Amino acid sequence: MPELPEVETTRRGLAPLVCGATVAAVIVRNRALRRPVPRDLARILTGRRIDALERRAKYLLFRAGDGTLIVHLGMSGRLWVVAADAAPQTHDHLDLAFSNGRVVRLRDPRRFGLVLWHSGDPLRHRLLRDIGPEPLSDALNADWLFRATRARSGAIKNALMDSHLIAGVGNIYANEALFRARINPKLPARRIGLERYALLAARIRETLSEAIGAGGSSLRDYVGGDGMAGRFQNRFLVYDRGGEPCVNCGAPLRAFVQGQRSTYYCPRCQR
DNA sequence: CGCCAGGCCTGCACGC
DNA sequence: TGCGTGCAGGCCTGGC
Repeated sequence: MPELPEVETTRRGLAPLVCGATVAAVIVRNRALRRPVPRDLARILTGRRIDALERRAKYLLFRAGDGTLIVHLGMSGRLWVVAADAAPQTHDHLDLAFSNGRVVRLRDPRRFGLVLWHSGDPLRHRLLRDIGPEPLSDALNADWLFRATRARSGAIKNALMDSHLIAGVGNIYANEALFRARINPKLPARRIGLERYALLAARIRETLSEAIGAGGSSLRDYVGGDGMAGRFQNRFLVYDRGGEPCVNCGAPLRAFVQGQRSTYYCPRCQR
């Protein structure tokens, strides 16, 4: 499941290969993603040059002149470079062929992904404009988290997964960051003070940065087409470890469903 | 064979 | 009335 570190790894891998390149052809094999791929995407993109590849939350932004190709990988999407003559396989829904001979391919078995075109500033697109601060930027800090949670009655774990509060923190990293900050996922967000939010902001950034570093180590394989073999999953401290001993205190980790998502935590360390 | 995770948008219910 | 918030539903398929 691509979380923010995988999306950022994808961005870093693709950027040097597509920036400055011109789109020669667009092949859409299946338009039925979470929203239909625009019918006129090929007409719009062909002949355009990619100026930059950016990321906002988990959205990839291919800046191309006065518009932007916005791509979201959902939970099973992969975007990578294939050989120009590589035969498409099942779930390979879209190819972007560039005039430099490179082909960027989207594979998304569950089709929760998204491909759309936006003319004008993509940050003002309806899906992007109300997203909270980037977790790797200084905009994510104790002041913001504290202020933005005063009126919330819900648990901190659910708040962390609200994209309007913070961009791009998914279930795995919400679990991991809360463990590292020693905060109980059930704790109401409004009851957390400035100091603990400072710690949490630091741990969120730390966890995501480490994961990006680990994803970076498999960057070559990924872009080469071997799929996403990032190594950070070996470093999860609580995620998917219900019943296992806490690395910190040895107490058995607990698992439960919170806001329709699996939560894992240490009942002794996280208060 | 049937269930269900998973991101995240959408629509609805609710309280101030 | 309107707005922010919370909650549940829906989209899909691979893997158990």
